[in-house]
Amino acid sequence: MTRAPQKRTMQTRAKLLDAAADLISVNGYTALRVEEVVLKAGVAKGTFFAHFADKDQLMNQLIGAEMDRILDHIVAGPVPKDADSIAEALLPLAEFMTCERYVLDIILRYSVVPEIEQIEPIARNFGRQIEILMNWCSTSDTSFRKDIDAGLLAEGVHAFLLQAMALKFCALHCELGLRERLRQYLRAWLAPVAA
Amino acid sequence: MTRAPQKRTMQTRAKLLDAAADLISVNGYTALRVEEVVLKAGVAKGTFFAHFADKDQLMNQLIGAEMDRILDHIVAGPVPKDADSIAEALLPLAEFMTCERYVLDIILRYSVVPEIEQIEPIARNFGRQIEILMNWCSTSDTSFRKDIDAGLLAEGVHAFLLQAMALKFCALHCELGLRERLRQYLRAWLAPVAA
DNA sequence: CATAATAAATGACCATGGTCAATTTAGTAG
DNA sequence: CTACTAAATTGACCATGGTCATTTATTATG
Repeated sequence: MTRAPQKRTMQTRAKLLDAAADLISVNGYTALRVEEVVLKAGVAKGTFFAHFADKDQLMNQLIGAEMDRILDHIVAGPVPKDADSIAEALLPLAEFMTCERYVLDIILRYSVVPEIEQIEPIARNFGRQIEILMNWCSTSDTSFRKDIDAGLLAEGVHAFLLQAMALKFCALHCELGLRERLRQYLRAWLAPVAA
Repeated sequence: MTRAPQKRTMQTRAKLLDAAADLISVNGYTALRVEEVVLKAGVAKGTFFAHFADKDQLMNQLIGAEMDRILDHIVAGPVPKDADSIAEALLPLAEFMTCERYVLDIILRYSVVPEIEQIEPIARNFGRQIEILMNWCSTSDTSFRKDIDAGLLAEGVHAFLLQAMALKFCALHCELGLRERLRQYLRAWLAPVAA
């Protein structure tokens, strides 16, 4: 017979998340150590792994939550009507996702869902991103290409977003900044002049 | 005064690379342990790290070398003239890069060059990929769009290649296989019907 | 050839993520 | 209230990547 989870569980989990968030706000994501987290939270190491499968899952929660906050802010704003506006709207999200190389690595690793059952925060956020992009791409008063459907259009925007972010860490071809590169990509993808 | 490297150096390095390649051919990349490699190569653990900054650098060498072999084979073939042919030509490379989740993670992490000085194998291979794609995109007898230059066209193909590969590990939206997805992307990118 | 100088190799040791049998705590039934 | 059961917690221990002072091999020089 299974029993309902105790409220102690959520408290401990919250203590761990809070401790981790505090430490990250000081030293960043890359420098976080599980040891520090449990010390600050006042629990044993084993407890950490009773709440999170591994360190990456904690990161998944924290990074995913931050991405959700940023995305909430983005959808609260006006719907962008052209390529440059979409680039501009996505910029805060892109900036966060590339705030540390380690953060982008985690995001890339957990943006896909290996198992149908449980969708983790980052993967869920990616799903939201695609949906929002689809909405933007399918509003009628845009001048976007009509030869492909909104789903494909959205996937393309996303592919270029990732490409632009990856190149932010590249010492080669770094003449362009993230914003300008993303604009260039999205113009070419969303409103081609055609052959 | 600096002295020329001894030939012993290259021998030891070769022993390590051979041992690693052997082990990988049996158990795959993910399962490789540094301990196993030095045991099989008959050297001490410290020696490994005198030759490779870390385990990832060994992977960078081995995976990069394999990618180079595949790319050599691709360029030895005929130049693809349309989107579907490009997708088809890239497929062997994409298959290898996604042979294990771990392999794709390593490739994504080391495909960008953080420091100008030393370009590692995977990053160099990515550079080659872009150049080859540029050549394909700028051959005159294709029906590709002419509104953007070959460099941007190549970067886009690459962005879509990465997107298609990432989705290979995704349990969601997995109706399409890698080949079909890549075709769809490249058709839309290289030959848009325009608004 | 002897000796000094530098390169290469060694392995005990460390850092950090992760495991699990044993223990404590909270909820439940009588 | 007591005994019982499942959930939650603990911390010693393990796995694996990585470090570095010390030792050994190689090469240059008088």
